[in-house]
Amino acid sequence: MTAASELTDHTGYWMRMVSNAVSQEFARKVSGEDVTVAEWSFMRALYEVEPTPPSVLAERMGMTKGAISKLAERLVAKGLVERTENQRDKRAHSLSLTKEGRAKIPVLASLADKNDAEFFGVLTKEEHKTLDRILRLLAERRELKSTPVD
Amino acid sequence: MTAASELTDHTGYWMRMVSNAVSQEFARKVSGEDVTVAEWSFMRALYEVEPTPPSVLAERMGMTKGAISKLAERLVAKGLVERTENQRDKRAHSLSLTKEGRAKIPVLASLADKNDAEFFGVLTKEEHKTLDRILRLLAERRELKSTPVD
DNA sequence: TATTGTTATACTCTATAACTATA
DNA sequence: TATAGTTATAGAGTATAACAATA
Repeated sequence: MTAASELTDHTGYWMRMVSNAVSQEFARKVSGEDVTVAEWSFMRALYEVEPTPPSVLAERMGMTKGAISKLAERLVAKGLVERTENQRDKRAHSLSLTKEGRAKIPVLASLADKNDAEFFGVLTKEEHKTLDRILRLLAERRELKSTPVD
Repeated sequence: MTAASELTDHTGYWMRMVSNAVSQEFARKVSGEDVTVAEWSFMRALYEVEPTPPSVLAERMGMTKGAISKLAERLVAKGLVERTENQRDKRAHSLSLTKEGRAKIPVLASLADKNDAEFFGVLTKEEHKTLDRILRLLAERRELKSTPVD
C-alpha cells in the first residue's frame, strides 16, 4: 500500500468537496428568502420540538454555545425566532420559532427539496436512500461523542 | 406529504452536519503540522499530477480563481508549493508541490486515514465502500456542471 | 478586447476565552 | 463556586468585483 493509493481513499475529502458544493448552491437559493444555510439549519432544529434551551441546541447541532448565541440573536432580530424566559432559573431561557418562522419552514424546505433533487437526482433511489441512512447514522454517532470545547 | 415528513428527507442537511464534524476534527489534527484543511485539499490536488495552472485548479476544486490565488500564496509562503513561469504566455504560470510539500503528503495522509477511521469506522466495510463510491460520483458530476462565478 | 491571475473588500461560520448574572 | 448564556476577538474559508499585465 503506497502513499499514492492511500490518497484515493479519503472519504472525508470527498465528503467535504460534495458538501461544500451542495451548501454553496443551497445558500444561493435561500438568500432570496433572506436566510443563510446555518440559519435554516437552526430553524429546522427548532421545528416541531418543544422550546429548547441554547445549551441543548448546541449539543444537538454540534456547535458551541457562543455560536448558537450569535445565530439566535440574528434570527430573533429577523423575527423568526423568539426567547421565552425560564421562571425557575433566571439565567436560562428557551428558543422557539415565531409564527413567521414556522410559516417560512415549508418554503425553505421546498428549496431544500429542489437542491437535493439537483445534486442527488443522479443517484438511483436505492443509492440515495442508502446515502441518507448512512449520513444519519453518522450524525447520530457524532452527537454521542463530540461537541466542540467552549 | 406534509411539511413535517419532508423535513426528515434532506440529504444535504445531514451531509453538511457530518461533513462539518469530520472537517472540524481533521482541522485539529492537521493544525499540529501547521496546515489547514483547505491547504491539505489544495496540496492533495497537486500530488502526482503535472504542474497545474491556477485556473485549472479552480475548476477542478470548484473554487474561484481568487480563492485559489490566496491559498497558493499562503502555501508558497510556507514553502510547500512553488510557481513555475510559463514561457509561452507570460500571464500564466503553473503550481506544483515543492520537495517539502511532497514530503509532507504522507504525514497528512496518515492523519486523514486516522480521521476517516474515527468517523467512518462505525460503518460496515460494505457501507463505507458504498459511501465512498457515491461521494466520488457526486464530486465528478459537480465538476462537470459548476464552478462558482468569478 | 479577451484572458490570466492578483488584490481589495466583505461576509458567513465558527472557535476560544473572558465575562455577567444567577444559582 | 458552578452554571447558563453573552460578548469580544480572531481566523478560516470563500465569494464578488475591480484591477494589472499580457495576449
